[in-house]
Amino acid sequence: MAQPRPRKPRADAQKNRERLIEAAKEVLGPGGPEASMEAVAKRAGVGIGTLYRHFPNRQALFHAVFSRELDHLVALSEGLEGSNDPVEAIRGWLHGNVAMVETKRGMLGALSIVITEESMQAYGELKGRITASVDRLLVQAAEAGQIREGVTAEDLLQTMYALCYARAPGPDWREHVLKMLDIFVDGLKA
Amino acid sequence: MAQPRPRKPRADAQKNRERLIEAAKEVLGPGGPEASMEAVAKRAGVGIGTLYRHFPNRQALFHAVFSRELDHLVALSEGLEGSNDPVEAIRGWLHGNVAMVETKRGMLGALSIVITEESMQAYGELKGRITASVDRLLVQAAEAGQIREGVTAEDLLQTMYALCYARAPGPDWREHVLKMLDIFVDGLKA
DNA sequence: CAGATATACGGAGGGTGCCTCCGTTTTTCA
DNA sequence: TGAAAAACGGAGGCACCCTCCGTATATCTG
Repeated sequence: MAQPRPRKPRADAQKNRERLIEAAKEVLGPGGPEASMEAVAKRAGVGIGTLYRHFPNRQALFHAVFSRELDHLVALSEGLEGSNDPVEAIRGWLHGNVAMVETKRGMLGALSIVITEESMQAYGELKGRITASVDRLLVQAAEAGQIREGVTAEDLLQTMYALCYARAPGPDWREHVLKMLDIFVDGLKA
Repeated sequence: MAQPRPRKPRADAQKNRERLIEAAKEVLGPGGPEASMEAVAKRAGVGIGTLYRHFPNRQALFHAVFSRELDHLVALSEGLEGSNDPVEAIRGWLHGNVAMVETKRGMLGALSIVITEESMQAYGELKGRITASVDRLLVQAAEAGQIREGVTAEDLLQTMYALCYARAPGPDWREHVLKMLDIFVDGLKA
């Protein structure tokens, strides 16, 4: 029971952790999720061992990076709640999401892992955060009788990331993804 | 100009090529596209060098395997041409496609490569084969005024594989994919 | 401030996978 | 039957993932 009063966490460790997340963003952004862990470590100016102490595997690193990006998406979704055109709110959120993905292409892989992998435990908390708000958007639209019942936030997220993921990056990437997404949203309508 | 009359291709080579494709199907099926080339070679009972002489890289092997599967899909599509409910024909083709993907989950990766990668040259011929027939389905539906204009076979393929790819395999995989696909098809309607 | 100790660092190295290269073996043909 | 062409197999180079542990550094205590 006697806690020997733990030490203050070391400053260098914290700084390195920060640097690693920053480096991961930069390397995973343009590159893609197949970028090597070594590249991230080098960019952060630390050894590979340090990377793996902070993040025991690739996914843990993605998790940390993604967790930060998520706040923007949650904010966007919350800002759209209570809109008087709920279907357009959903469309708006999806579009905003695509825009964000576009600037962080490398995140894409991380995102699709969030949704796809069986590691739902690890990502459960992240998913919960984003799902809660989007679900409210869906409920609003459904209660207004504007979209069909039985579509979940998870459905929406999965489909969106799937569409982002399907197309290779290119000049018309955004345009194309939005087009497919709009068709999907139209299909959602009651 | 004097062709020295080329030799007959060696029998063992041809047999090994066949074995490799068969092995690839078996290994890539249950496993997934991340299965190792070594595993394929071992299963085929040949050395890794032999594999790479026949198929210079992973993609070439996928190409060969996929090429065979494709015939079924083309046949399915052609069978649906001229249906008097063109939208349902499209939906039917998509459903049939999903059913096939389900039994060859490992192919999935290969399929998504076909659609996604920049290697459109390498896959151009394959894509052309499948695209031609599906495009006719789309044109029929569009001319009947039942679906919106400007949707291509490639759009459809991309979306379908994206949706298949988005969801991790599991008991409700098929059900879920079909649900999303149906929403999409509904959105397609004029 | 100096030692003691917990904490963190770095990178060598074990394991695996992709693919290449080339000495050896097999098949075809004359 | 014996070249010569064609194909085989797997060692090995390279890159990546991640682990392990000797070394270095920050924090705490007297």
